[in-house]
Amino acid sequence: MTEDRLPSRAEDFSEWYNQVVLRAELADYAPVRGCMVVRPYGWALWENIQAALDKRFKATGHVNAGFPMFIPKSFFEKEKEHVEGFSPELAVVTIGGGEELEEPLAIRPTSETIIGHMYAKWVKSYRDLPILINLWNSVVRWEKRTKLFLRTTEFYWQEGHTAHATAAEAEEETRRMLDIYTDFAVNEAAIPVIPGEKSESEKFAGAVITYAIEAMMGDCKALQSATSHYLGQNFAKAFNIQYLDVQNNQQFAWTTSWGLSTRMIGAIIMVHGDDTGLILPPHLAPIQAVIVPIWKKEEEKTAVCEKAGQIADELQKTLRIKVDLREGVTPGFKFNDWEMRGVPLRIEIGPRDLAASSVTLSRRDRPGREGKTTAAWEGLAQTCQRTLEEIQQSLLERATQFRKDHTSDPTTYEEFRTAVEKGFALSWWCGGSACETKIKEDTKATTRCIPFEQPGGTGRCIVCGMEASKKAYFGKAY
RNA sequence: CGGGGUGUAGCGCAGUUGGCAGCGCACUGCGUUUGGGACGCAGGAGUCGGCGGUUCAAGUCCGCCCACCCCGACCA
Repeated sequence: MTEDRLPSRAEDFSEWYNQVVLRAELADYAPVRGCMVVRPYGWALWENIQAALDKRFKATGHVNAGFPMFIPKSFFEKEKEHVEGFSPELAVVTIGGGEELEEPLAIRPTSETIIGHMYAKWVKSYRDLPILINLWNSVVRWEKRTKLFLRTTEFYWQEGHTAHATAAEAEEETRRMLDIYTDFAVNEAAIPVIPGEKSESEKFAGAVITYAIEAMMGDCKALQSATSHYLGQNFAKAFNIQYLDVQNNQQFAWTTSWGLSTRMIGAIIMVHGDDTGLILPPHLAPIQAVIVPIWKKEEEKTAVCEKAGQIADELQKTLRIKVDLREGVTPGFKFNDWEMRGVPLRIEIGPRDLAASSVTLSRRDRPGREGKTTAAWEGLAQTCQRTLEEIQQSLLERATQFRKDHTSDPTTYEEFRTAVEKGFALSWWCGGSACETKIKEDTKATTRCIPFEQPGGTGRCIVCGMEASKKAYFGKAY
Protein backbone atom coordinates (compact mmCIF):
# COMPACT_ATOMS: atom_id res chain seq x y z
CA MET A 1 0.00 0.00 0.00
CA THR A 2 2.59 2.52 -1.11
CA GLU A 3 -0.09 5.09 -1.91
CA ASP A 4 -0.78 5.26 1.82
CA ARG A 5 2.43 7.16 2.38
CA LEU A 6 2.28 10.88 2.95
CA PRO A 7 3.99 13.28 0.62
CA SER A 8 7.15 14.39 2.40
CA ARG A 9 7.26 17.81 3.98
CA ALA A 10 10.22 18.74 1.84
CA GLU A 11 8.61 17.89 -1.48
CA ASP A 12 5.19 19.45 -0.84
CA PHE A 13 4.59 20.98 2.56
CA SER A 14 1.14 22.25 1.70
CA GLU A 15 -0.11 18.89 0.49
CA TRP A 16 1.55 17.16 3.43
CA TYR A 17 -0.42 19.47 5.72
CA ASN A 18 -3.76 18.85 4.00
CA GLN A 19 -3.32 15.10 4.14
CA VAL A 20 -2.23 15.03 7.77
CA VAL A 21 -5.35 16.97 8.76
CA LEU A 22 -7.62 14.59 6.84
CA ARG A 23 -5.87 11.33 7.68
CA ALA A 24 -5.37 12.08 11.34
CA GLU A 25 -9.12 12.79 11.30
CA LEU A 26 -8.75 16.21 12.83
CA ALA A 27 -11.09 17.86 10.34
CA ASP A 28 -12.84 17.37 7.02
CA TYR A 29 -14.19 19.64 4.31
CA ALA A 30 -17.77 20.74 4.84
CA PRO A 31 -20.24 21.04 1.95
CA VAL A 32 -20.05 24.83 2.20
CA ARG A 33 -17.13 26.54 0.50
CA GLY A 34 -14.29 27.32 2.88
CA CYS A 35 -15.94 25.69 5.86
CA MET A 36 -14.63 22.75 7.82
CA VAL A 37 -16.02 20.10 10.09
CA VAL A 38 -13.87 19.64 13.17
CA ARG A 39 -13.95 15.90 13.81
CA PRO A 40 -14.01 14.38 17.32
CA TYR A 41 -10.24 13.90 17.49
CA GLY A 42 -9.61 17.49 16.41
CA TRP A 43 -12.27 18.75 18.76
CA ALA A 44 -10.74 16.81 21.67
CA LEU A 45 -7.49 18.62 20.95
CA TRP A 46 -9.36 21.93 20.88
CA GLU A 47 -11.01 21.06 24.20
CA ASN A 48 -7.59 20.55 25.76
CA ILE A 49 -6.47 23.89 24.36
CA GLN A 50 -9.63 25.48 25.75
CA ALA A 51 -9.09 23.95 29.18
CA ALA A 52 -5.49 25.16 29.39
CA LEU A 53 -6.45 28.69 28.36
CA ASP A 54 -9.69 28.90 30.32
CA LYS A 55 -7.83 28.01 33.50
CA ARG A 56 -5.45 30.90 32.87
CA PHE A 57 -8.27 33.32 32.05
CA LYS A 58 -10.17 32.46 35.22
CA ALA A 59 -7.00 32.76 37.29
CA THR A 60 -6.66 36.35 36.10
CA GLY A 61 -10.23 37.28 37.00
CA HIS A 62 -12.04 36.78 33.70
CA VAL A 63 -15.50 35.30 33.34
CA ASN A 64 -17.15 33.61 30.36
CA ALA A 65 -20.35 34.79 28.70
CA GLY A 66 -22.37 34.17 25.54
CA PHE A 67 -23.10 36.85 22.98
CA PRO A 68 -25.32 36.54 19.89
CA MET A 69 -23.87 35.74 16.49
CA PHE A 70 -26.16 38.29 14.81
CA ILE A 71 -25.09 41.90 15.00
CA PRO A 72 -27.04 44.81 13.46
CA LYS A 73 -25.11 45.70 10.35
CA SER A 74 -25.16 49.38 11.26
CA PHE A 75 -22.89 48.62 14.26
CA PHE A 76 -20.06 48.08 11.82
CA GLU A 77 -20.34 51.60 10.55
CA LYS A 78 -19.65 53.21 13.91
CA GLU A 79 -15.89 52.79 14.09
CA LYS A 80 -14.17 54.07 10.97
CA GLU A 81 -11.15 51.78 10.77
CA HIS A 82 -13.21 48.81 11.89
CA VAL A 83 -15.68 49.26 8.98
CA GLU A 84 -12.89 49.46 6.45
CA GLY A 85 -11.23 46.40 7.89
CA PHE A 86 -14.25 44.16 8.12
CA SER A 87 -16.80 45.24 5.51
CA PRO A 88 -15.26 43.18 2.72
CA GLU A 89 -15.50 39.97 4.69
CA LEU A 90 -18.90 40.35 6.34
CA ALA A 91 -21.60 37.74 5.83
CA VAL A 92 -24.99 39.40 6.07
CA VAL A 93 -28.43 37.92 6.68
CA THR A 94 -31.21 39.83 4.91
CA ILE A 95 -34.09 37.39 5.20
CA GLY A 96 -35.59 35.93 8.36
CA GLY A 97 -38.74 33.87 8.61
CA GLY A 98 -39.28 34.28 4.91
CA GLU A 99 -39.40 38.06 5.09
CA GLU A 100 -36.94 40.74 4.20
CA LEU A 101 -35.45 42.14 7.42
CA GLU A 102 -35.83 45.81 8.24
CA GLU A 103 -32.17 45.93 9.19
CA PRO A 104 -29.71 43.41 7.76
CA LEU A 105 -27.85 41.35 10.35
CA ALA A 106 -24.15 40.77 10.12
CA ILE A 107 -22.89 37.40 11.27
CA ARG A 108 -20.17 38.32 13.75
CA PRO A 109 -16.65 38.43 12.33
CA THR A 110 -15.56 39.46 15.87
CA SER A 111 -17.64 40.96 18.67
CA GLU A 112 -16.11 44.37 19.50
CA THR A 113 -19.18 46.20 18.22
CA ILE A 114 -21.88 44.32 20.09
CA ILE A 115 -19.65 44.23 23.15
CA GLY A 116 -19.33 48.00 22.88
CA HIS A 117 -23.07 48.35 22.65
CA MET A 118 -23.69 46.22 25.74
CA TYR A 119 -20.85 47.65 27.79
CA ALA A 120 -22.27 51.13 27.16
CA LYS A 121 -25.47 49.87 28.74
CA TRP A 122 -23.78 48.25 31.72
CA VAL A 123 -21.18 50.84 32.60
CA LYS A 124 -22.38 53.84 34.63
CA SER A 125 -19.73 54.37 37.25
CA TYR A 126 -16.07 53.66 37.84
CA ARG A 127 -17.40 51.08 40.29
CA ASP A 128 -18.67 49.03 37.31
CA LEU A 129 -15.14 48.68 35.98
CA PRO A 130 -13.24 46.73 35.02
CA ILE A 131 -15.40 44.35 32.99
CA LEU A 132 -13.43 41.21 32.14
CA ILE A 133 -15.44 38.98 29.82
CA ASN A 134 -14.34 36.16 27.58
CA LEU A 135 -16.39 34.43 24.87
CA TRP A 136 -15.88 30.94 23.46
CA ASN A 137 -17.62 30.99 20.12
CA SER A 138 -17.20 30.89 16.39
CA VAL A 139 -16.99 33.77 13.96
CA VAL A 140 -17.46 34.13 10.20
CA ARG A 141 -15.20 35.98 7.80
CA TRP A 142 -15.76 35.64 4.08
CA GLU A 143 -12.21 34.67 3.13
CA LYS A 144 -11.10 34.45 -0.48
CA ARG A 145 -8.65 31.66 0.04
CA THR A 146 -9.08 29.06 2.73
CA LYS A 147 -7.13 26.24 4.30
CA LEU A 148 -8.20 23.83 7.03
CA PHE A 149 -7.63 25.36 10.48
CA LEU A 150 -5.44 28.18 9.16
CA ARG A 151 -8.06 30.22 7.40
CA THR A 152 -11.65 29.05 7.08
CA THR A 153 -14.86 30.96 6.54
CA GLU A 154 -16.09 30.03 9.99
CA PHE A 155 -13.62 29.35 12.77
CA TYR A 156 -13.74 28.64 16.48
CA TRP A 157 -11.88 30.80 18.94
CA GLN A 158 -12.09 32.70 22.14
CA GLU A 159 -12.37 36.45 22.22
CA GLY A 160 -11.78 38.38 25.42
CA HIS A 161 -13.23 41.85 25.80
CA THR A 162 -12.38 44.10 28.69
CA ALA A 163 -13.19 47.66 29.70
CA HIS A 164 -11.15 49.70 32.16
CA ALA A 165 -11.17 53.05 33.91
CA THR A 166 -7.67 54.03 32.86
CA ALA A 167 -5.44 53.70 29.84
CA ALA A 168 -2.65 52.26 31.96
CA GLU A 169 -4.88 49.51 33.28
CA ALA A 170 -6.10 48.62 29.79
CA GLU A 171 -2.56 48.56 28.44
CA GLU A 172 -1.49 46.34 31.29
CA GLU A 173 -4.36 43.98 30.53
CA THR A 174 -3.37 43.82 26.87
CA ARG A 175 0.15 42.81 27.80
CA ARG A 176 -1.00 40.40 30.50
CA MET A 177 -3.11 38.47 28.02
CA LEU A 178 -0.29 38.31 25.51
CA ASP A 179 1.87 36.88 28.27
CA ILE A 180 -0.77 34.25 28.89
CA TYR A 181 -0.76 33.30 25.21
CA THR A 182 3.00 33.12 25.25
CA ASP A 183 2.98 30.93 28.33
CA PHE A 184 0.35 28.69 26.78
CA ALA A 185 2.17 28.37 23.45
CA VAL A 186 5.53 27.58 25.02
CA ASN A 187 4.49 25.39 27.94
CA GLU A 188 1.45 23.59 26.57
CA ALA A 189 1.79 23.59 22.80
CA ALA A 190 5.61 23.39 22.93
CA ILE A 191 5.78 26.14 20.32
CA PRO A 192 8.42 28.82 20.79
CA VAL A 193 6.86 32.17 19.96
CA ILE A 194 8.04 35.71 19.51
CA PRO A 195 5.90 38.18 21.43
CA GLY A 196 5.92 41.66 20.01
CA GLU A 197 4.06 44.58 18.55
CA LYS A 198 2.47 44.67 15.13
CA SER A 199 3.33 47.36 12.64
CA GLU A 200 0.72 49.98 11.71
CA SER A 201 -0.20 48.13 8.53
CA GLU A 202 -0.57 44.77 10.26
CA LYS A 203 -2.58 45.85 13.27
CA PHE A 204 -6.23 45.04 13.97
CA ALA A 205 -8.81 47.32 12.36
CA GLY A 206 -9.80 49.75 15.11
CA ALA A 207 -6.93 49.07 17.52
CA VAL A 208 -4.41 51.56 18.83
CA ILE A 209 -1.80 48.87 19.37
CA THR A 210 -1.85 45.22 18.39
CA TYR A 211 0.45 42.73 20.06
CA ALA A 212 0.90 39.24 18.71
CA ILE A 213 2.84 36.06 19.14
CA GLU A 214 4.53 34.88 15.99
CA ALA A 215 5.72 31.34 15.39
CA MET A 216 7.82 29.69 12.70
CA MET A 217 6.25 26.74 10.94
CA GLY A 218 8.09 23.70 9.57
CA ASP A 219 8.38 25.34 6.14
CA CYS A 220 9.94 28.44 7.71
CA LYS A 221 6.85 30.56 7.15
CA ALA A 222 5.41 32.66 9.95
CA LEU A 223 2.07 32.14 11.61
CA GLN A 224 0.45 34.75 13.82
CA SER A 225 -0.79 32.51 16.59
CA ALA A 226 -2.68 34.87 18.87
CA THR A 227 -3.30 38.60 19.19
CA SER A 228 -4.03 41.08 21.94
CA HIS A 229 -5.30 44.56 21.12
CA TYR A 230 -5.20 47.77 23.06
CA LEU A 231 -8.23 49.60 21.69
CA GLY A 232 -7.75 52.87 23.54
CA GLN A 233 -11.03 54.79 23.56
CA ASN A 234 -11.85 54.05 19.92
CA PHE A 235 -14.72 51.69 20.62
CA ALA A 236 -15.73 53.46 23.82
CA LYS A 237 -16.28 56.63 21.80
CA ALA A 238 -17.98 54.83 18.92
CA PHE A 239 -20.38 53.05 21.28
CA ASN A 240 -20.50 55.59 24.05
CA ILE A 241 -19.07 53.55 26.91
CA GLN A 242 -18.96 56.29 29.56
CA TYR A 243 -18.66 56.28 33.30
CA LEU A 244 -18.56 58.79 36.15
CA ASP A 245 -15.18 58.88 37.82
CA VAL A 246 -14.48 59.58 41.51
CA GLN A 247 -14.66 63.34 40.84
CA ASN A 248 -18.08 62.92 39.22
CA ASN A 249 -16.75 63.58 35.70
CA GLN A 250 -17.94 61.70 32.61
CA GLN A 251 -15.09 59.65 31.15
CA PHE A 252 -14.80 57.28 28.23
CA ALA A 253 -13.65 53.81 29.18
CA TRP A 254 -10.53 52.14 27.78
CA THR A 255 -11.00 48.75 26.17
CA THR A 256 -9.03 45.72 25.02
CA SER A 257 -9.69 42.57 23.08
CA TRP A 258 -7.63 39.42 22.58
CA GLY A 259 -8.09 36.14 20.80
CA LEU A 260 -6.70 32.73 20.02
CA SER A 261 -8.33 30.47 17.45
CA THR A 262 -8.37 26.92 16.12
CA ARG A 263 -5.55 28.20 13.94
CA MET A 264 -3.40 27.13 16.90
CA ILE A 265 -4.16 23.55 15.85
CA GLY A 266 -2.66 24.35 12.46
CA ALA A 267 0.42 25.69 14.22
CA ILE A 268 0.81 22.52 16.27
CA ILE A 269 0.58 20.41 13.13
CA MET A 270 3.06 22.49 11.15
CA VAL A 271 5.58 22.99 13.94
CA HIS A 272 5.83 19.44 15.28
CA GLY A 273 4.67 17.10 12.51
CA ASP A 274 7.05 14.92 10.53
CA ASP A 275 6.94 12.78 7.39
CA THR A 276 4.96 10.05 9.17
CA GLY A 277 2.27 12.44 10.32
CA LEU A 278 1.19 14.43 13.29
CA ILE A 279 3.14 14.76 16.53
CA LEU A 280 1.10 16.14 19.39
CA PRO A 281 2.62 17.76 22.46
CA PRO A 282 1.81 15.48 25.43
CA HIS A 283 0.19 18.29 27.42
CA LEU A 284 -2.50 18.74 24.77
CA ALA A 285 -2.73 15.30 23.14
CA PRO A 286 -6.23 13.77 23.42
CA ILE A 287 -4.53 10.39 23.75
CA GLN A 288 -1.18 10.61 25.53
CA ALA A 289 -0.33 6.93 25.26
CA VAL A 290 -1.86 4.16 23.19
CA ILE A 291 -1.53 0.54 24.23
CA VAL A 292 -1.13 -1.93 21.36
CA PRO A 293 -1.51 -5.58 22.36
CA ILE A 294 0.28 -8.10 20.16
CA TRP A 295 -0.50 -11.80 19.90
CA LYS A 296 -0.23 -14.81 17.63
CA LYS A 297 -2.07 -17.66 19.28
CA GLU A 298 -5.44 -17.54 20.95
CA GLU A 299 -4.09 -18.19 24.45
CA GLU A 300 -1.52 -15.43 23.96
CA LYS A 301 -4.31 -13.08 22.98
CA THR A 302 -6.20 -13.73 26.22
CA ALA A 303 -3.16 -13.21 28.40
CA VAL A 304 -1.89 -10.17 26.52
CA CYS A 305 -5.25 -8.42 26.42
CA GLU A 306 -5.86 -9.06 30.09
CA LYS A 307 -2.51 -7.53 31.01
CA ALA A 308 -3.08 -4.64 28.61
CA GLY A 309 -6.38 -3.97 30.34
CA GLN A 310 -4.74 -3.98 33.78
CA ILE A 311 -2.05 -1.60 32.66
CA ALA A 312 -4.64 0.69 31.07
CA ASP A 313 -6.69 0.78 34.29
CA GLU A 314 -3.61 1.74 36.24
CA LEU A 315 -2.34 4.38 33.81
CA GLN A 316 -5.81 5.83 33.29
CA LYS A 317 -5.62 7.27 36.79
CA THR A 318 -3.03 9.82 35.71
CA LEU A 319 -2.91 9.76 31.91
CA ARG A 320 -5.17 9.90 28.87
CA ILE A 321 -4.94 6.31 27.61
CA LYS A 322 -6.39 4.28 24.76
CA VAL A 323 -6.15 0.53 24.24
CA ASP A 324 -6.28 -0.53 20.60
CA LEU A 325 -8.13 -3.83 20.63
CA ARG A 326 -9.03 -3.78 16.94
CA GLU A 327 -8.86 -7.22 15.34
CA GLY A 328 -8.15 -7.87 11.71
CA VAL A 329 -5.49 -5.20 11.45
CA THR A 330 -1.88 -6.04 12.15
CA PRO A 331 0.20 -4.40 14.86
CA GLY A 332 2.29 -2.79 12.11
CA PHE A 333 -0.82 -1.14 10.75
CA LYS A 334 -1.74 0.13 14.21
CA PHE A 335 1.75 1.54 14.73
CA ASN A 336 1.47 3.57 11.55
CA ASP A 337 -2.09 4.57 12.30
CA TRP A 338 -1.30 6.04 15.73
CA GLU A 339 1.83 7.66 14.42
CA MET A 340 -0.28 9.44 11.80
CA ARG A 341 -2.53 10.65 14.62
CA GLY A 342 0.43 11.94 16.56
CA VAL A 343 -0.01 10.02 19.82
CA PRO A 344 3.20 10.89 21.70
CA LEU A 345 3.80 7.53 23.38
CA ARG A 346 3.02 3.97 22.33
CA ILE A 347 3.04 1.05 24.71
CA GLU A 348 3.50 -2.30 22.96
CA ILE A 349 2.76 -5.46 24.88
CA GLY A 350 3.14 -8.96 23.45
CA PRO A 351 4.17 -12.45 24.53
CA ARG A 352 7.84 -11.45 24.78
CA ASP A 353 6.97 -8.56 27.09
CA LEU A 354 4.68 -10.77 29.18
CA ALA A 355 7.55 -13.19 29.74
CA ALA A 356 9.81 -10.36 30.88
CA SER A 357 7.23 -8.52 33.01
CA SER A 358 7.79 -5.43 30.91
CA VAL A 359 6.41 -3.43 27.99
CA THR A 360 8.01 -1.81 24.98
CA LEU A 361 7.76 1.97 24.90
CA SER A 362 7.98 3.82 21.61
CA ARG A 363 8.42 7.57 21.45
CA ARG A 364 6.65 9.39 18.63
CA ASP A 365 9.34 12.07 18.48
CA ARG A 366 12.04 9.45 17.84
CA PRO A 367 10.98 7.31 14.87
CA GLY A 368 11.90 3.69 14.41
CA ARG A 369 13.90 1.42 16.64
CA GLU A 370 15.91 4.12 18.38
CA GLY A 371 12.74 5.48 19.96
CA LYS A 372 11.97 2.10 21.54
CA THR A 373 12.87 1.16 25.07
CA THR A 374 11.82 -1.52 27.50
CA ALA A 375 10.03 -0.51 30.68
CA ALA A 376 9.12 -2.61 33.72
CA TRP A 377 5.49 -2.97 34.83
CA GLU A 378 6.64 -1.79 38.21
CA GLY A 379 6.36 1.99 38.27
CA LEU A 380 5.12 2.17 34.67
CA ALA A 381 2.86 5.14 35.33
CA GLN A 382 5.81 7.16 36.54
CA THR A 383 7.97 6.02 33.65
CA CYS A 384 5.30 7.08 31.18
CA GLN A 385 4.73 10.37 32.93
CA ARG A 386 8.45 11.11 32.86
CA THR A 387 8.82 10.08 29.24
CA LEU A 388 5.89 12.28 28.22
CA GLU A 389 7.51 15.22 29.98
CA GLU A 390 10.75 14.50 28.12
CA ILE A 391 8.87 14.43 24.83
CA GLN A 392 7.15 17.71 25.69
CA GLN A 393 10.53 19.31 26.40
CA SER A 394 12.26 17.82 23.40
CA LEU A 395 9.53 19.08 21.05
CA LEU A 396 10.00 22.59 22.39
CA GLU A 397 13.77 22.37 22.12
CA ARG A 398 13.64 20.99 18.61
CA ALA A 399 11.28 23.75 17.46
CA THR A 400 13.37 26.42 19.17
CA GLN A 401 16.52 25.15 17.50
CA PHE A 402 14.78 25.01 14.14
CA ARG A 403 13.70 28.61 14.42
CA LYS A 404 17.16 29.66 15.51
CA ASP A 405 18.67 27.85 12.52
CA HIS A 406 16.34 29.68 10.17
CA THR A 407 16.60 33.18 11.60
CA SER A 408 19.31 35.45 10.35
CA ASP A 409 20.61 38.96 10.84
CA PRO A 410 21.46 40.23 7.36
CA THR A 411 23.73 43.23 7.03
CA THR A 412 22.75 44.37 3.55
CA TYR A 413 19.46 44.60 1.72
CA GLU A 414 20.71 42.01 -0.78
CA GLU A 415 21.40 39.57 2.04
CA PHE A 416 18.04 40.44 3.50
CA ARG A 417 16.27 39.43 0.30
CA THR A 418 17.89 36.01 0.40
CA ALA A 419 17.33 35.69 4.14
CA VAL A 420 13.54 36.03 3.98
CA GLU A 421 13.48 33.25 1.40
CA LYS A 422 14.95 30.91 3.99
CA GLY A 423 13.16 31.99 7.15
CA PHE A 424 13.03 35.00 9.42
CA ALA A 425 15.23 38.04 9.20
CA LEU A 426 15.70 40.11 12.33
CA SER A 427 16.66 43.54 11.09
CA TRP A 428 16.81 47.18 12.03
CA TRP A 429 13.78 48.98 10.69
CA CYS A 430 13.10 52.71 10.75
CA GLY A 431 9.40 52.06 11.27
CA GLY A 432 8.46 53.74 8.02
CA SER A 433 5.65 52.20 6.01
CA ALA A 434 7.45 53.01 2.77
CA CYS A 435 10.28 50.64 3.68
CA GLU A 436 7.77 48.02 4.79
CA THR A 437 5.94 48.28 1.47
CA LYS A 438 9.14 48.04 -0.51
CA ILE A 439 10.11 44.87 1.30
CA LYS A 440 6.73 43.38 0.60
CA GLU A 441 6.90 44.26 -3.07
CA ASP A 442 10.44 42.98 -3.48
CA THR A 443 10.23 39.81 -1.43
CA LYS A 444 6.60 39.11 -0.43
CA ALA A 445 7.81 39.10 3.15
CA THR A 446 6.05 41.25 5.75
CA THR A 447 6.90 42.66 9.14
CA ARG A 448 5.88 39.92 11.52
CA CYS A 449 6.39 41.90 14.69
CA ILE A 450 8.62 44.28 16.55
CA PRO A 451 9.77 41.99 19.36
CA PHE A 452 9.69 43.18 22.95
CA GLU A 453 13.16 41.76 23.32
CA GLN A 454 15.46 44.35 21.69
CA PRO A 455 19.24 44.51 21.51
CA GLY A 456 19.22 48.18 22.61
CA GLY A 457 21.10 50.96 20.91
CA THR A 458 20.44 51.98 17.35
CA GLY A 459 21.26 50.76 13.86
CA ARG A 460 20.63 51.50 10.21
CA CYS A 461 17.27 50.59 8.62
CA ILE A 462 17.83 47.57 6.38
CA VAL A 463 16.01 49.31 3.54
CA CYS A 464 16.64 53.05 3.66
CA GLY A 465 19.69 53.20 5.91
CA MET A 466 18.16 55.81 8.18
CA GLU A 467 18.77 55.54 11.88
CA ALA A 468 16.49 52.96 13.52
CA SER A 469 15.94 52.33 17.20
CA LYS A 470 14.23 48.94 16.88
CA LYS A 471 14.70 45.64 15.16
CA ALA A 472 11.77 43.82 13.59
CA TYR A 473 11.17 40.27 12.43
CA PHE A 474 10.45 39.87 8.73
CA GLY A 475 9.25 36.76 6.98
CA LYS A 476 6.73 35.22 4.66
CA ALA A 477 3.51 34.56 6.47
CA TYR A 478 0.42 32.39 6.26
C1' C B 1 -11.59 38.92 -7.66
C1' G B 2 -7.85 37.61 -11.93
C1' G B 3 -4.75 33.07 -14.12
C1' G B 4 -4.55 27.64 -14.43
C1' G B 5 -6.62 22.80 -13.51
C1' U B 6 -10.16 18.99 -12.24
C1' G B 7 -15.23 16.97 -11.96
C1' U B 8 -16.84 8.92 -13.61
C1' A B 9 -18.47 4.01 -6.76
C1' G B 10 -16.34 6.52 -0.10
C1' C B 11 -11.01 7.80 -2.08
C1' G B 12 -7.46 7.63 -6.32
C1' C B 13 -8.03 6.97 -11.40
C1' A B 14 -8.90 4.40 -16.66
C1' G B 15 -12.58 4.68 -20.27
C1' U B 16 -9.86 4.09 -27.73
C1' U B 17 -13.26 5.94 -33.62
C1' G B 18 -19.82 7.96 -30.01
C1' G B 19 -22.01 1.39 -29.30
C1' C B 20 -23.58 -3.29 -22.25
C1' A B 21 -19.93 1.52 -16.62
C1' G B 22 -14.50 -0.43 -15.42
C1' C B 23 -9.67 -0.92 -12.30
C1' G B 24 -6.91 -0.22 -7.54
C1' C B 25 -7.69 1.02 -2.52
C1' A B 26 -11.49 1.34 1.12
C1' C B 27 -16.15 -1.26 2.73
C1' U B 28 -19.25 -6.25 4.07
C1' G B 29 -18.95 -11.79 5.03
C1' C B 30 -15.96 -16.28 5.80
C1' G B 31 -11.17 -18.51 6.49
C1' U B 32 -5.91 -18.23 7.23
C1' U B 33 -2.77 -14.28 9.45
C1' U B 34 -0.77 -10.68 13.40
C1' G B 35 6.59 -7.73 17.22
C1' G B 36 6.57 -2.01 11.54
C1' G B 37 1.20 -0.62 6.64
C1' A B 38 -1.01 -9.42 5.71
C1' C B 39 -3.44 -12.81 2.16
C1' G B 40 -7.28 -15.87 -0.30
C1' C B 41 -12.32 -16.50 -1.75
C1' A B 42 -17.18 -14.39 -2.11
C1' G B 43 -20.05 -9.78 -2.11
C1' G B 44 -22.31 -4.65 -1.91
C1' A B 45 -21.70 -0.06 -3.91
C1' G B 46 -22.86 4.75 -9.86
C1' U B 47 -28.30 10.76 -11.36
C1' C B 48 -20.52 9.64 -15.27
C1' G B 49 -21.05 17.72 -11.45
C1' G B 50 -25.91 20.12 -13.54
C1' C B 51 -28.98 21.84 -17.61
C1' G B 52 -29.61 22.03 -22.72
C1' G B 53 -28.13 20.64 -27.84
C1' U B 54 -26.28 17.21 -32.00
C1' U B 55 -27.26 11.81 -32.91
C1' C B 56 -30.67 5.68 -34.10
C1' A B 57 -27.22 5.94 -29.83
C1' A B 58 -23.39 10.68 -25.53
C1' G B 59 -19.09 9.41 -19.82
C1' U B 60 -17.19 10.46 -24.89
C1' C B 61 -18.99 15.80 -29.55
C1' C B 62 -21.02 21.22 -28.88
C1' G B 63 -23.00 25.31 -25.63
C1' C B 64 -24.14 27.35 -20.96
C1' C B 65 -24.01 26.94 -15.73
C1' C B 66 -22.15 25.04 -11.00
C1' A B 67 -18.62 23.16 -7.60
C1' C B 68 -13.91 22.19 -5.87
C1' C B 69 -8.48 22.38 -6.03
C1' C B 70 -3.74 24.96 -7.23
C1' C B 71 -1.15 29.86 -8.20
C1' G B 72 -1.42 35.50 -7.41
C1' A B 73 -3.91 40.59 -4.76
C1' C B 74 -6.83 40.77 0.92
C1' C B 75 -6.87 38.17 6.14
C1' A B 76 -6.98 35.30 13.02
